[in-house]
Amino acid sequence: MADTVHEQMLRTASLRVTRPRVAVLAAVHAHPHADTESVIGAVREGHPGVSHQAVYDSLHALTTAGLIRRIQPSGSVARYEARVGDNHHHVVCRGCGRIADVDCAVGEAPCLTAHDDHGFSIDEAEVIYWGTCPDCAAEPVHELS
Amino acid sequence: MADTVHEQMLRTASLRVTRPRVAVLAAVHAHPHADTESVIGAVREGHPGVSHQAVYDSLHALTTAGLIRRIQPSGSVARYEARVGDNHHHVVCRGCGRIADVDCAVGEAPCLTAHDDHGFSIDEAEVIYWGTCPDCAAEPVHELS
DNA sequence: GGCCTTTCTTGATTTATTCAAGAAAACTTG
DNA sequence: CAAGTTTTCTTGAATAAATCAAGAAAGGCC
Repeated sequence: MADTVHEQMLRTASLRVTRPRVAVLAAVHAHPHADTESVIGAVREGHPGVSHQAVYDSLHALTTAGLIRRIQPSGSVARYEARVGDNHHHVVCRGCGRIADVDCAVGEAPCLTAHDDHGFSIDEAEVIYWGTCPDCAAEPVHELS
Repeated sequence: MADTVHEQMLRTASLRVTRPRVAVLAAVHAHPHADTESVIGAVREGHPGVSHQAVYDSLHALTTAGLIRRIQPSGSVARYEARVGDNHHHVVCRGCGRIADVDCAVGEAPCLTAHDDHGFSIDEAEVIYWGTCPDCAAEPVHELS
């Protein structure tokens, strides 16, 4: 089984290896930036009986363990990706909501130094670039004439 | 009335001046980073009969007009602030959700240049710093013993 | 292999937000 | 300043994502 890789990741993170978790981890790897509903769909292709709650629980456990990352641009539902620990960011299309990965702008965690941190101890700088994707830029918006 | 300022802002933005809108605009000015429910509460202190839908509509109209800004950190409901057009960012406490303003890190829109923009035309870079606020850092988390 | 803990299933619930229809109010024009 | 047109507000229902809860099932350890 190709799943052995994912099982291994779970064990390494001291998480119990269960069918739903392996499937969720595989689904997030296969579909970057997928929302919960998509993950549920992908999981059920291989394992029809898995409950949505199991997926929610798995996503939460995997996120807490750092195996996946949760992102949630304004106005969107929660989405997940398997690319973690490399300080990359995201571009989000205002038109269609499409998300693409963007490597950190100036190299090594450039934004992590806030000018005045108000006494907060900061551990992460999350950057979301907002704009328009090529497709949405190409097609003129369908206005009611 | 001190509301004249806000009425003026609405007119300048070509928005109709209505009681709910003036009250919402004032509420967002008075309570930065307030969520919708708080805004509804603040509005109703002066105008008890205003419906929640009117507040939702007003917030949307004001946001579209650029008079207020909507922010929504992961896991939070929508929040609004009246400080617009100055490219400032936010620190969010992982413990209590508290939000504070942060001026742009390196000066003039430093993060606006993505390394590889995937063909997107980017118009805004939103930065959210995640960390722990002084209060939450001070009190050791209440664990179940 | 048995036991204890964690996780999954089932099903209901909450909460933020949106949708819809008619009434009311705001700007415009004569 | 009064009538008309359009927008916005009120009322009330609906939707969608996520969470809560109780018992059943499965995982890992001895």
